[in-house]
Amino acid sequence: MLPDFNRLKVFYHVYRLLSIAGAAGQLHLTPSAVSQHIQKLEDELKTPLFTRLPRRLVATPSSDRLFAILQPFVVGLEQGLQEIQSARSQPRGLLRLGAPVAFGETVLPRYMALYRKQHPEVRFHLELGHPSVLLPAVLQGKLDFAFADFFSGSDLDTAENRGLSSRPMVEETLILACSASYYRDRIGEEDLPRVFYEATFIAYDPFAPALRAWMKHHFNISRIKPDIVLSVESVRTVITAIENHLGLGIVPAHLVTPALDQGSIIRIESGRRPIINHIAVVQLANKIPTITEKSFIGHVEKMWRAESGKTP
Amino acid sequence: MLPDFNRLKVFYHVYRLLSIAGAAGQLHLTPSAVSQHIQKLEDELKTPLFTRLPRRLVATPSSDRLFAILQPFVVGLEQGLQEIQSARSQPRGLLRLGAPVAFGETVLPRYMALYRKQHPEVRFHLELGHPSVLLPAVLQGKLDFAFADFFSGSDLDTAENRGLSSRPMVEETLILACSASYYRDRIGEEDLPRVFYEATFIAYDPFAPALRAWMKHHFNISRIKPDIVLSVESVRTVITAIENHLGLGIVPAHLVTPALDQGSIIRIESGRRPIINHIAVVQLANKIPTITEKSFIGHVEKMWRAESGKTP
DNA sequence: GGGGATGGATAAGTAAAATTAATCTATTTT
DNA sequence: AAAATAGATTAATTTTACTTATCCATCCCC
Repeated sequence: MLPDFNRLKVFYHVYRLLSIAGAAGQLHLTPSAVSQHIQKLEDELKTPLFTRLPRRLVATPSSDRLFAILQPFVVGLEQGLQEIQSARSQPRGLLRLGAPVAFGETVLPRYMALYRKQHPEVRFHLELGHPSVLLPAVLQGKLDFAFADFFSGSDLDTAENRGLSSRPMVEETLILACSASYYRDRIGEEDLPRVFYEATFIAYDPFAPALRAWMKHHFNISRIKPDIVLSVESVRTVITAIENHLGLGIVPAHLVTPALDQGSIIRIESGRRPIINHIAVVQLANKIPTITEKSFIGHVEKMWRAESGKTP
Repeated sequence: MLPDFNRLKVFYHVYRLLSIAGAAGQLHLTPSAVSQHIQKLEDELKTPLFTRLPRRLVATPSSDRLFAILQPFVVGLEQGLQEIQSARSQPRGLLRLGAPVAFGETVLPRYMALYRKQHPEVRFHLELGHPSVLLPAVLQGKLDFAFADFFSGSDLDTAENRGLSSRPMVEETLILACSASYYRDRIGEEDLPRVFYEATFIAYDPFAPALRAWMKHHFNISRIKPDIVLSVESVRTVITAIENHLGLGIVPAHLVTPALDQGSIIRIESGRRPIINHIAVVQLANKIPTITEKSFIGHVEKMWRAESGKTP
């Protein structure tokens, strides 16, 4: 069993000064209290720590051994506490965060690089994946927070995810798109809702909930059975598939902006407002965010607004 | 200023278990007390350490950092305390001792080697020198104890050496000796006290207190002015000088036993009992000796008795 | 040397712990 | 759904630890 730690603290000061009165001063205690502490520590360890000479203490071998253990700890502790303190006023340290694969692979590294120019003492650990794996990680304290989209049916209000809170952060416009050549060959001037019954699709899930939601929103079609020629849980793969003329797919607009601009990818539109995928920041509900977290989340928000301003 | 160490101890247990109640059990405290400790620690460090979820705690980054400091310390402390404990029941660790040069150069290393066969966990630091340097070292706790001879006028009861206690340990017979060839040329069958007025001497001090004491004891001569051809504070040098026929010198018998046996060095004798040099163990008067000290001192005593039994 | 000063230990009063008991919330059980 | 359980916290009393005061020894200085 571990001894009383405060007695070790008292011992540390007494050993350094070889003086009860001196240690008492440093500890803001009375010599009496310090004397009692040392006596009880000697009792507990059943070994004398100091030989009492007139007006002087001499350390014993046990004492030397004990101090050798305490010395590096105290040094490390003072340092560590200072770092913890400084992390309250300025961002620093390791930030552990999670993000959807596409978001984490593309925009986040760029934001991180920019952020580190202002705060070089911040390091990142980024975990890519689904909310279904990221949220439990947040819940267990393995991640400080996670970006997550709740589009594809993930829900915060399940039993397992109790205790989490989310805040909308960035909004990505979801568009239905295909390659220019696919558009020319299969869509063209055809009647818009009709063509979907003949077209091929790339989806994220065999049941294609995102695609169905898009159809319902834009054309109020709910009972369509889209011809899904590829389903894959990867935005990048869907984009590549679109580029290779496999068919129509739902993608975040900001990931294909250049291709849209140069016309190699075509966006299918209806008159209605586009579907927005909200990416939210998820963290523990009761958690007091650190300055590092607040600062980086703010940075991401600002960056995103600046960039989506350029590509509306 | 360092924080309350007991709160750190409490934190250590809470972090490991992520449970107030669990930590309370390990610490033999109530959950209430543990909860109060953590709250006050968070207050003192001005940083939250745990995020409270229903029936569960989640560590914060500050918490991780703090634990990373505590973890190696606690491991080292448990180990160290066990070693300190085991040093109470069996000899172990570093023994720092002092000894007169001759004694430390010749017999002590042999005794140490033998001792370590029984107690391989004991290591030694040996400081050679005069009581005038060894005793202050003992007084300052730099040596656990010292062997010292009080023959040459060193005294325990001076102001500086207050606080020390000595215990007679080994006795060495001091003899007056010269080389066989010197004996043949300069002593021979001459009248014993008379010859000293003509002879040459090797001494440890220009005033030769040892030599004078020997004369007084054996022949009751007190006002002789011996012809000192070499004075040197080194027993080995005196022996070498004797071997090289420089004259007569006082040496411990046990250091020249082989030479005496084979007749290359001759011992001058009177009818009286030989002068005995008491080598004493000096340590702090109030000090409780460790088992290692007691054990090694006992070993030296035993060895010495065994060896001096062979050479009476 | 004697009187003051210094440093540590001890004995009896006060402040700060820990405990007990009660409260609150969420979860599991029936 | 109500009851029971588990875990953390809050409010009260008890126990522990700290302080003040006193004592004892040594050291220092005139």
